[in-house]
Amino acid sequence: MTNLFANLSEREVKKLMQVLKSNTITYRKNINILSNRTRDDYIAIIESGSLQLMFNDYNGNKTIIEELNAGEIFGSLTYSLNNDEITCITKEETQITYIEYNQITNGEIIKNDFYIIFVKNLIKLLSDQLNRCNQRIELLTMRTTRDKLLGYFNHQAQIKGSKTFIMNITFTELASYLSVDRSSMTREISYLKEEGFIKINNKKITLLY
Amino acid sequence: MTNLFANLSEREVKKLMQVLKSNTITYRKNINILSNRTRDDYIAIIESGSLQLMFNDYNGNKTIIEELNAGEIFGSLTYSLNNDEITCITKEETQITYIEYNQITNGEIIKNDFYIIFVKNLIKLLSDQLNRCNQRIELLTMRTTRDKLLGYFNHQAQIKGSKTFIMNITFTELASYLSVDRSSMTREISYLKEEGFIKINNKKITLLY
DNA sequence: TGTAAAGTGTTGCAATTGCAACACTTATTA
DNA sequence: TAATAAGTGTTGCAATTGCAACACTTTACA
Repeated sequence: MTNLFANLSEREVKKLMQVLKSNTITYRKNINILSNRTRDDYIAIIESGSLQLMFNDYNGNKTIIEELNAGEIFGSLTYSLNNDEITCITKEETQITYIEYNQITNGEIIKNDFYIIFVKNLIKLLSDQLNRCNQRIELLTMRTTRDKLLGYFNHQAQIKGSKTFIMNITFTELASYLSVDRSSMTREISYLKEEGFIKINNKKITLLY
Repeated sequence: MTNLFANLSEREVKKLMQVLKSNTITYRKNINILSNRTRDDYIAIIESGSLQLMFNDYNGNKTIIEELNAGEIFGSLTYSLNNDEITCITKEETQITYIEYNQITNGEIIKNDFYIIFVKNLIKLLSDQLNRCNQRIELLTMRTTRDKLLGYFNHQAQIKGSKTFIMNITFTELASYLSVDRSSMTREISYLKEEGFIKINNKKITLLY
């Protein structure tokens, strides 16, 4: 169950979904899920699984814009999907719940006293997503790969509360997240190790500065 | 009056602000407005004026993360401001309304029937901000300055509904938005002109492809 | 209205980076 | 468990980019 339903009982969630006229779909791996929903005004909640939002540029290249995981929301509330340059692919079996945006304020739902909890959860989810986006923008606007790496490591250290922490994504994913070439990133990491800025043991990073 | 109060009468807005215990502050130009509010959980609405959110890196450089204009919101709902590497400076005289996040669902406010309009406006604002962020991420993740420029121009053409449109920011601001060196960007624009991709007359861009 | 500030365009040069092509290790799954 | 896919590390080379230092134009404002 995602954060959208935090502090709600199972019964309340059931009622909510019913009144919101939500529907849940389970997709197999590698399915393009935006195919026929691109122009609807809806909220999609990832109940389980994960997605990749990709941009197809003019010469056929595909760039990963972002990865979406269980608990996150997407849809028109988060991304203008009104062009066919964007595709959204399931990375694994993925369960998604759809809610039409206008249902959020329909006449019946606001009668329920737990409605305010739902709204607060939704605002929190959007807010969290926005925080993540801004955090990423902060890194993406840095000039060099070195700055991006150190920016990322610093932020992780801050979150984990320690100068030693475990990476919870692969280096390949990190390169994609920072939008740099993976091999160049590896090279820069080597330099950082040589120059004594960091120490790396498998997925364990230690900041030495 | 910002979008947060769309579809609300002046009387309702007044009531709302009162119940939300909001307060409005007017700042002069070049004021650091985050100085003593960084750890509060609040929403700030820019009533008028504009701001620059900046990142101060380890060697004292300042990078503009984003510009915030009238009608936009910021604060903990949009950005984790829990480090002192971020500063937020007024670009001109700027009026800001602060609302504590928890007031949004206080006992008194939910009694008002116009409350749901306010909530819907807030969700819309967050959603718009998120759309803008994701749009920018799409551009920032592009590999070359050329791709970023064409990506930006395409998006503008799509918004304006024409292959000819007027830039509503300066080229200097565009370079900052795309996070590339301004002079390098100008060089790339020259190449695009030479190669017949675009035509530029002052602020009027025409896409020739 | 005159002066300062901001924006624009250009170019040489060095540094960074992406790309490509490897070899090798670790996960995944049929 | 064997085979396939995904992830990691390295390196040469070329292309892109940032930086710096200009000159010039436009805008802001005292």
